[in-house]
Formats: sequence, structure tokens, C-alpha cells
Amino acid sequence: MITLSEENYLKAIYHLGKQGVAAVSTNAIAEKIESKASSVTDMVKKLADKNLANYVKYQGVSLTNEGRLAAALVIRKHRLWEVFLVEKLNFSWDEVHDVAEQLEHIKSLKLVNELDAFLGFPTHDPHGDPIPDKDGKYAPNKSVNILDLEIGSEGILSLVKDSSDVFLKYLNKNNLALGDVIKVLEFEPFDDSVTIQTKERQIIISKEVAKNLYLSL
Amino acid sequence: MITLSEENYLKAIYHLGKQGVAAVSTNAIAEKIESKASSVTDMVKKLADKNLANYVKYQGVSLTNEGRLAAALVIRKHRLWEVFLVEKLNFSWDEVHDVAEQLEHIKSLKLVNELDAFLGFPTHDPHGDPIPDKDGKYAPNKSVNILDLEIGSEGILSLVKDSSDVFLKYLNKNNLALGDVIKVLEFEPFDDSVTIQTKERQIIISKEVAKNLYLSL
DNA sequence: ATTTATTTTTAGTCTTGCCTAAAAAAATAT
DNA sequence: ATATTTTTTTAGGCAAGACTAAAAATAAAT
Repeated sequence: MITLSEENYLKAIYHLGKQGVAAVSTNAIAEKIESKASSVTDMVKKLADKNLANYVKYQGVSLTNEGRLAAALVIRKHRLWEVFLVEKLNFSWDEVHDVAEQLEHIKSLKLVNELDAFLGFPTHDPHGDPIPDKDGKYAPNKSVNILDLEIGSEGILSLVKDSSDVFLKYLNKNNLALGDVIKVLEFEPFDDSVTIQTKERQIIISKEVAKNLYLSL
Repeated sequence: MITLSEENYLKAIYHLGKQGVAAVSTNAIAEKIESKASSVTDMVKKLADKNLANYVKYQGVSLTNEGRLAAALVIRKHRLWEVFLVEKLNFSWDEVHDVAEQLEHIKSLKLVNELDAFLGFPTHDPHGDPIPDKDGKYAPNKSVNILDLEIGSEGILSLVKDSSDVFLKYLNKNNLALGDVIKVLEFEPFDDSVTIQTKERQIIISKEVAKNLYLSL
């Protein structure tokens, strides 16, 4: 049995490991999970004992296949519940995170899979993140970050990487939503801000904002 | 903040207190919750500190208004989730208990109330138990136990008190479901078994079974 | 009204998951 | 190549929630 706390560690390692890093540092995990490195060391040993992680002292952590699957299942549940909350229960995309964070730990394979079917097998959550299937697999994401585009490129806003309510409320305020057509008009070298054309007007977004917006071309 | 464990104690005390008893014994709670009396004593002190329970050493426990409301909210969530699982996710009534037991602890007022609306404000769960409203209130139950009826009385099966999967599977096997018309044909004095007429045939049910079946007349 | 039996509480431990402070290892700088 | 800084681990503790065994209070029985 994987505990709630263990699931949170698996998720953190999974997300950090995503960036093509071989092994994740205990410090990085501690920061992500808002705890202390010493706590991480303890937990990582438990994960290794349970064959969920590979751990060599002073050399970081990686997930085993079993650990990766467990992490993907938690993420699958999180994202399916987010879809449920938005599509069926009138939550807005900036309200779902905390509740999904609780719901992702409910243990019942039947529940996940029936929920998946009930929602019509969605492929992405309300922020554009892909939903892993039963085997933890999902189609590779082909959207590209605004900062990596050329001036004049146009695409559909299909992924926002930051799901915090502050960021999403900023997008709401500026009338930016998933599915919107966006064109890159100008890059400002001074502060790396970007001028974009949205459906109704031009706006200047900061580098910090741009970093979190991805378009499908 | 009420912890998961505290919620389980509140629920147990609420259910035991229902039988018109003034104060519930620590032993009774321990049995219900499958723990030990000493653990109950500890927890009950915490509940009293938090103003959720009244506790006098050696004299049992009762809920405060605040505790009663908290308990009713947990039960409300439990029963709403059961309805969701059966009506929307193809669970049968003998599969919902364990999952609802987890879902009842999810904290989000918006979630409960939106779920309630999404389900069309159901008044009873799949076993016939009433669903408390936001204020913890529900209509008094008027169904009566089979053992308290006269020979010849007829009614609709509207509540099964035991929600364990073994009992519900017994009912499935004998083709007994909520809403069925049932007539009491005979009481056997030797073992208190009851002969009843169901929609398709006569069956003899034991006292233990009869104790859990309630009819609306 | 005592004795006996039962119930309840207290005292002391254990596990999980977290923490701080100190020690050890690794990485970086001189 | 050695000294310094940073990262990581170890050691020791704390809180929550549970347990066992022993003590205290209450209830039942003679």
C-alpha cells in the first residue's frame, strides 16, 4: 500500500524527472514539496525499500517502472477529477487545484476508470495537461512555448504550465483562455516581454507570463 | 481543522447517539470503530477540547451542536457520493461503501453543494438512508421494520440498515431491491424467521435479515 | 455492605511523517 | 592541491493516532 505522503513524493519526483534529468536531488524534491531535505532523505529510503525509487546516497533519486506507473496513476486521477469539476460541477479552472489534490488520493481502480468513461475519455485537463491512460502513457505534447516562436507566428493557446489560482486569475482578467487564437507580434529585448495579439486586442505580457503559455501551431 | 480521524469518531458517536441515548460509552465507540477503548478516551478528550463533544470521565460522550453538524456534514458527503457512484458511475449498491468512506473526507463546501445540485438534490442514498441538507437536517424516517408489522401488511422496501457488501449481495441473490413491494405472510415463533411475499415468490428470511429491512406503508 | 466483575482511564510504547542541528560528502574556488 | 562553500545525510526529537498492560472507578452480585 502506497500512503498519501508517498504518493506526493512520487508525483514530485515524476514531475522533476520529466525534464530529462537522470536523477533528482533531494533538495529539489524538498523545494517542490515544501518540506526539508532531511525529510526527503527519510522518505526516499522508504520508497526505495518498496521498490518505487532508485536511490544512491548523495546521488539523487529516480523512479523505478513501478514508481513511475504509480505516479502516473495519481496524476491521471488528479487530471480526471479536474475535468469532472470543471465540466460537471461548474468549477472554474482556477478553483480546481486544491480539491483535485485531495481527490487524487482516493483508492479505487473502478472509480478512476468509470470516471474516465463518464467524462468521455478526455485527453487533456482544463489547463491543457495531458491525461495519462491506465498504463500511464499519453501522447507527446507538441505545443511550443511563446518565447520559442518567431515574430508573426500564430497558434492556439493549448497549455498553461502554471496552474496556481493567481496565475489563472491573471489570465481570466486579461480574457485569455485555452483554445484562443494568439499571434506573436513583438519581443522586447529590454525585459523579454512579448506583445501578442489576442482575439480582441493587443497586450504586452511579461517574460514570467510568457514562460507559461504554450501554443499549438 | 477537523482531522480525518476525528471525523470518523464524530460519525461513530453520531450514529450511536441516534438511538436516543444521552451519552455514548467509550467501549461502544471502540467497537463501532474497530479500535480500543483507550484510543477512544484519548480522542474524545481532543474532541472535547475542540468543542465538538461533551465528555465527563467515566460518564460517556455526547456531541455538541457543532460536533453534530460536523458529523452530519460527513454523512451528507458520504451519502451524496454513494448516489453519484451508483447513478453516474455504474457502481452497484454493494460496491459503494468503501469508496464513499474515503470520499466523505474531501474538504470543499463548494464540491458538496455542487455535487448535490448535479445529482438533482437526492433525498436518500442507494440504501434508503436519508441525506442531510446543508444544515444537517433531514425528514424523519417513517418506514417501519418488518419485525414490527402485522401479518398481512404490505409495503415498499425503502431502507436497508446494513450496508455491508455481504448483506447486500444476499439481497441481490434473492432478488430483493429498494422499491420492491413486500407482504408479510407469517412469523415463525421458533426462530423468529419471517415468510414474505416478494414480487415473484415467497421466501423465508431469518430474524437477522428481517431486522435490517424497513418498509414504507 | 462488601466482594467480584466490568468498564474506563492512565501510563508507557510504537509508527509515520515531519523537524532542527550537527556531521559528512561533494562541489567550487583559490 | 587545499580551503571554502554547498549539498546531503545522520542523529535526536516532536505530534498524531494507535496499542498493551496496569490502575482506578463504577456496576453487579452475594
